[in-house]
Amino acid sequence: MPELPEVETVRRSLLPVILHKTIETVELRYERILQHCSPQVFQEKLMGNRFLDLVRRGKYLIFSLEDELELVAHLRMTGRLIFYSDCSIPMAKHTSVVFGFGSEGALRFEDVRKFGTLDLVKRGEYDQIKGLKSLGVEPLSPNFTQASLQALTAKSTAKIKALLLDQRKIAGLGNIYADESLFLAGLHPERPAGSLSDHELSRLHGAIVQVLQDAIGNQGTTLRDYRTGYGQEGSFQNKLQIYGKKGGKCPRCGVHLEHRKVAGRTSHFCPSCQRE
DNA sequence: AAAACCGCCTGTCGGC
DNA sequence: TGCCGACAGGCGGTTT
Repeated sequence: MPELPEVETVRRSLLPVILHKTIETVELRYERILQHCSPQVFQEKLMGNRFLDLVRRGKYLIFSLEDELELVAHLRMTGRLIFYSDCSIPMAKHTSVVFGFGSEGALRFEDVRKFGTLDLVKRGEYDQIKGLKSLGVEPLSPNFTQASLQALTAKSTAKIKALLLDQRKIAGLGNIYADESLFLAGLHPERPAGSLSDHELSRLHGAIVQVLQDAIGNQGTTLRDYRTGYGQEGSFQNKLQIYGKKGGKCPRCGVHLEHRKVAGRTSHFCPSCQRE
């Protein structure tokens, strides 16, 4: 579910309400959410600990704790991290973990499909978290430029959609924002990455930045499961141009949209505005 | 290097 | 109405 804009929205919404709060209780309701840590160690090290900061890398959320520990979360498809100021609110059916702050509320990890993950590591020690360790450039950082995109695509024979989804290249794009970026840039998802001209790379770079910023400004895209850290829906689903518009018409030229599997994912595009 | 599978889970939707 | 397969914001591992 959540891609960069959703994860960033969760980060911004959670940070002010969890900062400096002390974890008094850890209720582990789905043990397999832990990747490289035993339930015993997880509970022992977190109880009595405090949240000192919350940062994002790609689609990962990293909570800084005391004792130089970090809690690394990934929401995968249907994970939610929601702060409840009122602990008497009934538990959602698929609640994996509850971090209780006594009378100060609780942070709950809810996840219908249970693909979401948690890791507890020493600060910066990500050797076991391969996806985090090998993340590519942050697309909203100054490091992401037309030149850096050129360096990633040059000599690549991969389809551009597959490259955009590769977290080792660019961190944070998923199926929605890859399709939206390619539409905005007027590029077919199956174009070989290395075939893009300077002008096309410029358009793609601008499109990625614009789409991600616009989506963050709208608190992300709620198709079904995604919620902010306050449990609210985003609104960017109302601004999607192409994703999920099967059977619809191109908002730019009016022709019927097409969709096909690219890199194993359903991809939406306009056959007129995005030529092969 | 790249692409195609499978598995992990649960819920929803469309077709028959 | 009911059943059954396809599919869904992701990603790691294995095979081709």
